[in-house]
Amino acid sequence: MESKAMETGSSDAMEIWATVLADPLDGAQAYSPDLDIQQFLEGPQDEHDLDCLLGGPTNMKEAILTHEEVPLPAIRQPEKEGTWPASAVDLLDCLPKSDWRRVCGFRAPRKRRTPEQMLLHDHLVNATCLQDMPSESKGPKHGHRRNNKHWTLKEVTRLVDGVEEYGVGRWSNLKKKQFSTSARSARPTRTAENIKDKWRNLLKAYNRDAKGRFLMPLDKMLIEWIQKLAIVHPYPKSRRTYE
DNA sequence: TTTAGGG
DNA sequence: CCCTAAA
Repeated sequence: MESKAMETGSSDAMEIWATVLADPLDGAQAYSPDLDIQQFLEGPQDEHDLDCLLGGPTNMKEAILTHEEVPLPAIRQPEKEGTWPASAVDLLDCLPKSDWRRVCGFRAPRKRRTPEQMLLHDHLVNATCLQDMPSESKGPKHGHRRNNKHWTLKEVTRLVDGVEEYGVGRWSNLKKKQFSTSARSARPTRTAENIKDKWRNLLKAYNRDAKGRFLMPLDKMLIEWIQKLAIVHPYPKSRRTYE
């Protein structure tokens, strides 16, 4: 006989929660394909819910409490009730504390996002601090990456703005001016090198015909801005382009 | 220490 | 994003 109902235990919940932690949006949508955005943005904000988070790193609760908007990612129940926990917080309850760090350390592969997904993702990671728990873990985990957060629209805009002012080559200054205390988030760490690399990638991605139809969905204006600056500030500086 | 480039 | 020769 296929015992079904009894199976809905912590094992599945843990797996889903791991996915949600790795990527709130994709994880939640994988969990509930017909996810309603508004519904998703609303979440339990009780003291009790926050206490559930105490099982994890202490800085997490603090980060959540101090942040202006504190919408924990809630997950709408699919169809049947009682099958899955109703929210991410409930899922957290199913997660053994001992596995907290291990699960948090999990990273899903980076996926391309639609404009809406990107905005939502930015909102979530900035508001819930669920993006990246281990602040320093230098271990050879996480694909050897220290700072693996996606660039946000705002960051890209600041970068472009900075290039306009400083040109290329003075990344350190640009960083200090545009990325000093950029966001109050814990660690949007963006080094001068990161910034340099980002500009290189932006040029590669949006210069020419920008045939990359699935690239990061920047504003049309921003893209044109990049393309315009690319002429004056090409990445390999040696490429002098006289008209 | 910061950059430029390549990986 | 990481690594490293150069500056």
